[in-house]
Amino acid sequence: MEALTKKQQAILDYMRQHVAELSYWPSIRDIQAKFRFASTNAVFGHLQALERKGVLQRIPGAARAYKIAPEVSVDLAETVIRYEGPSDDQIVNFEEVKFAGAVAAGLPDYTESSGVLSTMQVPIAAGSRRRSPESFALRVRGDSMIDADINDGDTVIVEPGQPKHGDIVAALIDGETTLKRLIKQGGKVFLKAENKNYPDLMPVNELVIQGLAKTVMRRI
Amino acid sequence: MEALTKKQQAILDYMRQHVAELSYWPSIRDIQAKFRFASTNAVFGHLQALERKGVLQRIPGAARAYKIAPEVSVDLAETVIRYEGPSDDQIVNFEEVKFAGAVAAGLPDYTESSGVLSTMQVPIAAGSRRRSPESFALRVRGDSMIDADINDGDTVIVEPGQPKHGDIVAALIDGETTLKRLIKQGGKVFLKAENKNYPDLMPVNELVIQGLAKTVMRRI
DNA sequence: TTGACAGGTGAACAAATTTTCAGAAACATC
DNA sequence: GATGTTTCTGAAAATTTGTTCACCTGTCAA
Repeated sequence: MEALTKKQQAILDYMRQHVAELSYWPSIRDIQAKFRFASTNAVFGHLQALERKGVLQRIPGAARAYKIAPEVSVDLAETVIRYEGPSDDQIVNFEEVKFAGAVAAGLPDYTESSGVLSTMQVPIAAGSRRRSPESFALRVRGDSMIDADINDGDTVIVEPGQPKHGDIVAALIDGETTLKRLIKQGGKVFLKAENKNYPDLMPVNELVIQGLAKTVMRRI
Repeated sequence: MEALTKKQQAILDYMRQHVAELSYWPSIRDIQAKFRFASTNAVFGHLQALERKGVLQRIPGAARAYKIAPEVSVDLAETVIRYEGPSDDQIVNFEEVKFAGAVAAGLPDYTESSGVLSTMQVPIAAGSRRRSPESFALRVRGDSMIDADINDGDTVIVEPGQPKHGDIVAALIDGETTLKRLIKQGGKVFLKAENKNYPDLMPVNELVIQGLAKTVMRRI
């Protein structure tokens, strides 16, 4: 997928935020006002670009009507990615967990428009040593992902899957499982901690991915 | 709250379905075509009625722009706390896991009561043990609990238990399951939405508690 | 230097959409 | 039967909104 420019990303973000907050899409003039453009055509061009790049779908002629296209997977060309499960002592026993499961929420167009509901595996250890060989849960230590709203003490459910740009992955670094966001930039792959106080990008050549963090659980 | 007529309910349902499927609101003309009205004014009247009854909010002049109206507060005198599970039609049963369609955290969502629930699939890992049948999961709608970091789209696990001051409870208000923080103050019981933009305290006379929100789950 | 391209201005146009006005039929309630 | 409410028709007005056209300004690579 072609990368978005800064402005395009900003506009996309604004649209997302608008629809999340107000429950309806902004008009072109709303966006124009927000970014202080002197012409609606500035917005129009950006929307066209966003559509051409496949992240947005406009409904021709209709006002305030958009869809967000399904995520496009990124090919991770240079980097070797290997799958490997976490060591046993890092796995949180699910025996006491009452329930784990959720659908992809938020904007309906991600999954529901295509009629495909996302499914997830819910591993429940049930006292025995038996657990799902694919999915597992990790208890989060530290604050390296606080900007992604994943905090110390939270539990993350990790599932197998093809890692895409922007995904939060459980990666094996120095023998330990850590959560990082996967960034693909110019054919290279980086890992990024979601905390301003941490070094931004971490280039990697060989990467052991244990899975994709798909669900965060928090005890109240 | 004034009751809706059949047609009004149907139109509301259609609008809800439309926005869930296409991710944007229908225009008046879309509704007109759907119900085969000969005039846009038929729809217009219904929308006005829906707004007057407080279940829908229109944005004057804006196309395809609606909101769900703010919640109606209850106002009574002596508080009785009763336990009661969610009504059966609110719950979708998946093997051992009950998943109720959604909680209206802030805004009453009529479609839940009409039984139109988006279904989800939660495959349970083999060998899982039977859980407490009183626990169930709810998907959160609305933003009335954002200050407690419970956001629209999150899933909340509700368990039975004795509600204490400060607990987040799933309470039945106007036939809808809603999330609120329980406040005991001077022998009185209040419900509080965790959002500065919402009215602070909501005195209740009779309170039906469905359980305590113990876990928040978020899909990434 | 040239050309392609992202980004922008300014004005105008056409379509989509809401809104208003003036009625009328159906239906329950008193 | 009178009355009021809900539901609807038909047309038109007003407004919002997407779209198009002509043209300008940088940047960057060939």
